Amino acid sequence: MNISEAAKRSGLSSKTIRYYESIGLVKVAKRSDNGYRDYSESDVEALRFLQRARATGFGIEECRQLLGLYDNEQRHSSHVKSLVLEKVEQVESQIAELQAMRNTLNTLASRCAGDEGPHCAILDELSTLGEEESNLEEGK
Amino acid sequence: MNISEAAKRSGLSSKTIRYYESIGLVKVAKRSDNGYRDYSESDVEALRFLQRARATGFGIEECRQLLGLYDNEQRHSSHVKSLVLEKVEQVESQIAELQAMRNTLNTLASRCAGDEGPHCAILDELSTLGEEESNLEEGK
DNA sequence: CTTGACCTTATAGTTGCTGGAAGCTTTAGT
DNA sequence: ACTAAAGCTTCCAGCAACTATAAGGTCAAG
Repeated sequence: MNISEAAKRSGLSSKTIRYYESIGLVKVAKRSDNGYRDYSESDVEALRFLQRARATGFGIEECRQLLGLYDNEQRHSSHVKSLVLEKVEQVESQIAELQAMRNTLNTLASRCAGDEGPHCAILDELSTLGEEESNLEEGK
Repeated sequence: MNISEAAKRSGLSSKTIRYYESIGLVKVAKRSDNGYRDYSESDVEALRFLQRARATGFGIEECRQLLGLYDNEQRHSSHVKSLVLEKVEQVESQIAELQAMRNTLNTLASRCAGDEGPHCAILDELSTLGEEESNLEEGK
């Protein structure tokens, strides 16, 4: 099958598939007589695997590791599990960071009148934030 | 003051300050006789403002808008507030995405024995995930 | 036989910096 | 006075993970 079919079935774009090939994440596709890439079912399976793994939050290099384990009959499932648990930690710290941002933003917004006038607590606080021991967090 | 002093006071790195100048986010710094950039207190104020805004989750282009409002005496605080509220929405949808990821990862991990054997539910599910109407979310 | 959809490669752009090289000036120590 | 270290300058490359664009070859339908 052509690349666009493989793209549709895997949930990746054609561009992304070519990109993955170029960085050696998937093996080089075989070519038809016309020079077009030609994919088999098992190629699509690998592409799907990658699509899932990326959507689940793994980076490219982590996907490379996962694919290596996927292909390795000698693997230990503990190894795979530890990759996943490590990723959970990373994702959780990202969440915490974003939540802190959201809280700061909400506090900023709540202090701003949001009217026609030029005075704006948001701008005031963005320029001084942190100077007087962050009254933002404590809601003073 | 020299760039490294401005960096220390603003919380940005010297590289970042030069970068902001190069993209026109801050005005071109005036130079001392030796060719070194020379910053005033008010330059540092703008840099601090940027540092805060970036840390609070605004992108470069959004910072440009905020700085424009900061410098504009004719602004309406409602305009600033709507930028902030829009950003809250963006941050919240990022959080939701990451939470979904974390849940998927946790479910994957819980199904994996994590032992010396090669069988691994994580790899199984990454390769088929979504095919049978996602048993992952429902914990079947 | 032409139109349009597909395929190919190669290159550049995205975001927000960071790192390094090469070459100034300034500063501190001997 | 000399030297070494630190700080400044510019410019170019690179990171992630693609996406976009250009310029061209191929294929199926009407």
